[in-house]
Amino acid sequence: MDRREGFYEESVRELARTMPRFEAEFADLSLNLALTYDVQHSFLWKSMCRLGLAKSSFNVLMLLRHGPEEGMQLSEIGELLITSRANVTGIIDHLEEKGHVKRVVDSRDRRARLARLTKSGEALIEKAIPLHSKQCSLLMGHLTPAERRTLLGLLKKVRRSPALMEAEDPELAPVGVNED
Amino acid sequence: MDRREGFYEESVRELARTMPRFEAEFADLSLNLALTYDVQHSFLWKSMCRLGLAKSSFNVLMLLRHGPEEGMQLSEIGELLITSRANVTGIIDHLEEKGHVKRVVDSRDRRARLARLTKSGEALIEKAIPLHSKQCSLLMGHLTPAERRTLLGLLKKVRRSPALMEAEDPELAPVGVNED
DNA sequence: TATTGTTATACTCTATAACTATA
DNA sequence: TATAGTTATAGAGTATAACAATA
Repeated sequence: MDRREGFYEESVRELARTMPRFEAEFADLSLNLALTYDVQHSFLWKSMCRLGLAKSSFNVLMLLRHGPEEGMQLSEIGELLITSRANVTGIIDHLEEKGHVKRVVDSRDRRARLARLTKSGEALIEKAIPLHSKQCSLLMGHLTPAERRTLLGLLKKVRRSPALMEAEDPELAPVGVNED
Repeated sequence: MDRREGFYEESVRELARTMPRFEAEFADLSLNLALTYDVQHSFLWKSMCRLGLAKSSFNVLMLLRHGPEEGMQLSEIGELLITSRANVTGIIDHLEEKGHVKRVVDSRDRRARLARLTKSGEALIEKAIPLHSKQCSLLMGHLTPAERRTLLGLLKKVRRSPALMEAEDPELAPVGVNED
């Protein structure tokens, strides 16, 4: 199916044989996480493109759908998408051009703008969600319920890695780069 | 830790309550795969940037290190990275400017060029691999050996989804987009 | 005619610095 | 002064079409 699979895994095995400090098991796991994400990503977003929705546009519409009626501040959207205010401006520009959101001044803080769904945006996201949901089911449906629960739990556990906790502590230097 | 986590999961739960056709369990699993990948991606590549290596550059150097002594055709590199020949040209340009690879004409097919590691490229990838390996261990080291085996197996199983097999068959239309 | 690589182009995503208007 | 948003810019990643050299 995917030529990468065999080539990469052989490469990892070769490294394990020839490089004493190389810990193959962890690299293999990390590689497989990336490959699996990549495969899911291509599969899920191909269909969204047909609705004219890029990933970030979909994500913003999802945020606004779930968020308060009056809209959400652009800075808050940035926090939830983990991207800068500067980039949120561009994403919202794009959605506004297409008529899916509008900017309104926040009455409680006149520095801020609220991004709010328009009727068109609401209609689009209501159409996109079932499609996205169906694609997720297609992709994961061959796992047993027990396997799905296990996978979910393990993915969450990876995110609770102590290494990530330390990295987020601003007092500490980024992990693993103090050896160059 | 990550504000997205709570917001997104609440959003998925709300969808499950209000949208009859929405299958929350699959969407949640898919969301968690994406979040976990994103977290790993940031963690792993931040340190590679310190070596002046972007992801695709690292990947190409890894391919060339494992590939045949004389180098690899650019089209083959494209296949293994799942990107177009046009984009491989740019990646190799970049690595060649930095002196890490060189292009040589393929003696067996004069249309083709082989990308080959230079001494500088070899030295760089030998330095990058232990760093990458160490970061992977840091990220995944808190999983038990059994958990790591289970996660690896489940990630592979996701990639063997019947939906992906069908999607790769050129005879069939892309899955799930025939309902608009 | 088909394939390898290149050029050109465009859109997405990410990242940073400088600027404005409000607070 | 600090924050919200904007503008400008730059690089990475992805995608497509047109073209030259070679098979």
